[in-house]
Amino acid sequence: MSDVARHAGVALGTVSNTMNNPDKVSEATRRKVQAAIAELGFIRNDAARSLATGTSSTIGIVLADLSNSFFVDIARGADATARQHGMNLIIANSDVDLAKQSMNISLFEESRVAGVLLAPLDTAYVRGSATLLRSTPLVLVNFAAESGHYAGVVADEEHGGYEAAQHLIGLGRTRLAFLGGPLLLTAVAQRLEGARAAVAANPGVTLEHIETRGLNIPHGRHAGQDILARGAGTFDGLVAASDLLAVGAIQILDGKPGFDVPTDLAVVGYDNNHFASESAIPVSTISQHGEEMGRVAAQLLMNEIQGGPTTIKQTVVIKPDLIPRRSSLGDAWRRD
Amino acid sequence: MSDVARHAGVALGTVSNTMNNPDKVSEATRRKVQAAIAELGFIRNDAARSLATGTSSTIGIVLADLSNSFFVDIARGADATARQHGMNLIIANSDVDLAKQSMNISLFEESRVAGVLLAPLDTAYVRGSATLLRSTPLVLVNFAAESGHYAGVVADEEHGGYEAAQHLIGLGRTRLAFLGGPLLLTAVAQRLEGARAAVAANPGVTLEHIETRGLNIPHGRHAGQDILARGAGTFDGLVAASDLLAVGAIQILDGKPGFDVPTDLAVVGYDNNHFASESAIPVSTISQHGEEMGRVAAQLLMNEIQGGPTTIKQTVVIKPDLIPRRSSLGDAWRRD
DNA sequence: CCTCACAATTGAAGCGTTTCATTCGGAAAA
DNA sequence: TTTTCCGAATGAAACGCTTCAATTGTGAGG
Repeated sequence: MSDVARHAGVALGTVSNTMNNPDKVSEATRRKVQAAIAELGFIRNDAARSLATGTSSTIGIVLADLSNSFFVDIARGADATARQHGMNLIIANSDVDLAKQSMNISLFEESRVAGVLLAPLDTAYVRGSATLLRSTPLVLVNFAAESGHYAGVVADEEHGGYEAAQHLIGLGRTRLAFLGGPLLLTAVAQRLEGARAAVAANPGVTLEHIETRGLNIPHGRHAGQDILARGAGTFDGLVAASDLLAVGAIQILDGKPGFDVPTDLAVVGYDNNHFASESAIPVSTISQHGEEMGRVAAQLLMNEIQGGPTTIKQTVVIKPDLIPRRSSLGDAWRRD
Repeated sequence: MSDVARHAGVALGTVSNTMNNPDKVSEATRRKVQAAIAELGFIRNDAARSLATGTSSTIGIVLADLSNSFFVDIARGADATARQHGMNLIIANSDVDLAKQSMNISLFEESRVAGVLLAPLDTAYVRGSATLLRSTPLVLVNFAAESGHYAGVVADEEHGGYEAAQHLIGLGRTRLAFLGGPLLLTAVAQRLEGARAAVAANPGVTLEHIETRGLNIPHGRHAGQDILARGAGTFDGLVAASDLLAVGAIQILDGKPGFDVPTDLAVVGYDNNHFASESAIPVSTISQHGEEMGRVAAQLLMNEIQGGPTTIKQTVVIKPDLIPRRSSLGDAWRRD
């Protein structure tokens, strides 16, 4: 920077001012300095900058799993509001690995980002440690902190489960199955709870829980085999705890006599993963609005960055919505 | 850090040494210092650190489109080798926006990352500016630099197109269509070229190019309508320039009389996007090995970081592979 | 008992910014 | 002419670390 100063014939502080407080510098000087900057190809050293100011205009987001489009949506939303506030977002992927998650968090902490967004694994990590970060503001996404330690944004899983079941019931289905597990995943348990609530509110409708060992396609196929073995007509509606489960089950069941989707068996998934609308039978699903969750989370983080540690740590709950598609509506469904 | 030093009863430099050159510090002192660090919850300030050293142990990757799983794979691979070298990877998403891409690059440059990986948009950006970065090492992924300005990793698109067509020909298909466009996307043009080469090598096989205006599902559906209009039997094999195109076309065509996939029409996509194996008719595809490309790119970057600017700027070409699935093999295909 | 060599430790200089008390210079007021 | 004022420009101090020349302490060798 002193090169620039010399080249423009001004003092060090003046160069700094033309970059950070342009109104404190006269028109003529500003131009000289900018010319010098351009000519020398000067690039400000962010390390020195944030060392001097003690702040940073970068926020970091730690994502549990980049290959899940839900998390990508969150990152997108966060990126949008961060940019609106003149801040930049950098992403770190934990790849469903607790150790990597910790590393990523300390990495951000060491690099003194202005704040951290954390979309964690559904495990004991957050629960366990009351304080993750000493002084860097932290907002949780898709995971509620205990007792207001951190601000956060969560989806109303129970409402989502309710909506899914209610949708099928509204279509006249009465023999429902809920596909999902393991139940120690709180999200799955809550979705099941919601589905049960919907069934309880509608006499004559039954719900059976078919527990799976995970939420991926193979688990869905496995469950599909079970349902197949139970015989045609056992169920006429299927609430899956993830789109992957739904797709797996559909792959096994659809086409088998008595298991046409959706004529014999209407299916609703969960998550609105990108491929849910792209599969050959587009899957009805519950959308978690990842982008909005990201946006809100980033906004909460901004508040905390500007407001200091006294800011109240609120948890925003976002209601998911049903997106009906062919797997439940059949030919009545029209693509937008 | 001086707090730590005082607390441990040692000098500033000693604290620094126990963190960076533990072998220069006696066992006893090291333990004292580490105790102090733990007790005070000290976190080293990376800004000061990299200001003092002039280096950084972080590399950045700028991705054209996070919602494309190919780019996510690249990030994964890069992350893996970066970690092996004790460096950390942070991701920035350009979201198919040239302005954001430039911002992200300068952001990394200002923060003095050790190096940058760039998986750019297929546009004039890289072509246009001979020098993107003044002094930060830069390696391109999925895009070749002109005349050795930058090291890079690219996929052999032509080979991929060849393999796709050859696969169909090997299955006895003779009336092929190539779905894809616009042709100003160099990747699409090269894939078409490869497919043509395969056809040329097999007398009696024909190939028609059906140009699309993009590579997404709706474009695939649109093309599917065209093919439908051409009548059953016009084509018996379809090479799509992307999995999305393939899926879109399949959604329109499969089930229509004379258009059963793969009996009447065998389909091969391109990219091995995650959903390609997850759709109801798993799509045969050409895999670009994104993870490997990311790994190799990161390795090239490491070489350049350690070797200085004199390192030769090689471009590594990675051959894509065919992954046959049901959309071409039919019932002969067995899931792994 | 004195030297020497060597490992452990020290502390000041320096990295490239921002910040802020000071200084400068010229126009308006007296 | 002298004084006052005020925007513009200055430059030294500080940010928290690494580095390295210098210092201290210790045991071996003479």
